Amino acid sequence: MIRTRIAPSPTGKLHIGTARTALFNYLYAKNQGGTYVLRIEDTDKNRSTKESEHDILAGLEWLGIGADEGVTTEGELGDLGPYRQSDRTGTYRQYLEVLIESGDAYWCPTSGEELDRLKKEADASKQPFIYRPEHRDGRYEYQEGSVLRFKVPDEVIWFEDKIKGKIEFDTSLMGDFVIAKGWDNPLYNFVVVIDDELMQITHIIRGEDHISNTPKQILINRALGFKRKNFGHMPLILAPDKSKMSKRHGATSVEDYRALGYLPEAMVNFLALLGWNEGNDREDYTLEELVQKFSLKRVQKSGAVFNKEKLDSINAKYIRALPIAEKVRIGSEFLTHNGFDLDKLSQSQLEQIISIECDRIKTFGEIGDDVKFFFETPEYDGEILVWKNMTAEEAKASLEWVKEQVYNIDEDSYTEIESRLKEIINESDWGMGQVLWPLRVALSGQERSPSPFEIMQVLGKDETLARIDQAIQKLS
RNA sequence: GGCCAUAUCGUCUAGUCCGGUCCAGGACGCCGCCCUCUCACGGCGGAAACUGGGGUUCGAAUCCCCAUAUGGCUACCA
Repeated sequence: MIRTRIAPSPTGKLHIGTARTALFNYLYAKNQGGTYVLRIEDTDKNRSTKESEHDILAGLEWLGIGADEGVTTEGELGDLGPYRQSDRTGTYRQYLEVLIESGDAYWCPTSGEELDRLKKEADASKQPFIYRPEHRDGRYEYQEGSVLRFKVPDEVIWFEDKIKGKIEFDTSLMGDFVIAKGWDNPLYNFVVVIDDELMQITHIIRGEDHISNTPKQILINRALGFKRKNFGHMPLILAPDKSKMSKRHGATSVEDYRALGYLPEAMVNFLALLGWNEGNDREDYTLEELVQKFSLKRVQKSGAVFNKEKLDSINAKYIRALPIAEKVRIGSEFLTHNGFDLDKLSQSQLEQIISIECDRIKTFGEIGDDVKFFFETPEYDGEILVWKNMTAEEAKASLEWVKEQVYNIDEDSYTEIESRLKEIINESDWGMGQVLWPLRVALSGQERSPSPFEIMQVLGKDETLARIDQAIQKLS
């Protein structure tokens, strides 16, 4: 039975990179018929917050990759908990004792200041700093301020990474690292090993920034007599300048993208393609399809730049493919958020506006000023009513003519306004552009907008006529 | 500095394991054309890459070596 895990630290919002790591863990577990566990790594009490934890869980669930087991917004699931490290402090101590007993770990009283001094000394003489004190034989008992160090043996340690292939480390280049600050404050590299064992994790899929932690964890894992784990290290997501993604590069959290009007399905599709592909040209996948096709073998070995244009394009496709009810639901949310009073509209008007807009936007957040004219009479400069090399008089004449035509179309056939009006224009001496440009501007107040027919449909006959009148005034 | 990893269009990538079908394919972006009252959509077309140098071979994007570049790690954070 395959078991994977995502183990975020609640020290900030759900980062886009964490979301992708979670996704790959989810996909691998599901593809193998396994279980996907979520553990909260909050051993760093100073930086961990409940708000962050909630944001992370909610973000993951929004993406559709909430945990099978472990911490969820609904509480904890599963029998191998607790799944928050802050609730597990009791279980760690006994393993600390095991390591001290076996001589694999020892108390080190060396002060932080002393360590800093040694480090600077090594730096100055351009020597790598490898701390292995005389007292690594375990001559000291615990005392206030002591840290527990792991006694690193000299050997070449290697593992077969599921993504990167064989990776070797010479542990003689490694110092005796700290696994706990006193009895009650075990550190990351230690607790992770305990938790992964106790939660029966079989595959550890994480960012490649953890590669150098792996030999430490393998050492501890072995000293404790635990089962060997499988590792897979994913390439990082990079900013456009190829550096690590950070706040200064703009939106970096899933929450940011949700607020901007991206769809979870689009995010998942995009994130999956950032570092993985099936081996062909296919690019559109639902979560379920990704589960079917996913394989660690096809995960890329090098970092991937986060390409916002590509995300936008994928998101636009997903928006257009949404059923109308969904478009209305999400569109309404953003419209309201952007300050529009939806009570002014009938359900049918709302549906029309949103479905018109959904063909034109890349993110829901874009529904804003562009739709203002649907809600209120537009303000605009009369000059833009005049098309190409028409004169103002011609534009005015055109508007007067079209006003009459619209007036004569009765309410019952108003829904066929497009075909009716085109027919009438064709039979007249007017050209399409000569009629439709001034008309469209009269209705929208904009040089760029949806077609006049769509707008007329939404506005209704009376408002259409009123706006044409207003335009005629501007040209008088 | 040390250790580890990576290297195909601007970006995401196919092709690399099992060398010839690759004067390198797709997507995003960009440019042009078509559709068209405008914008957007859609359709068609275009420019655009094997990091460099050696080697192996009849033949290398693919195998080997070196160089270079880039990224990660180098905590009493995770």
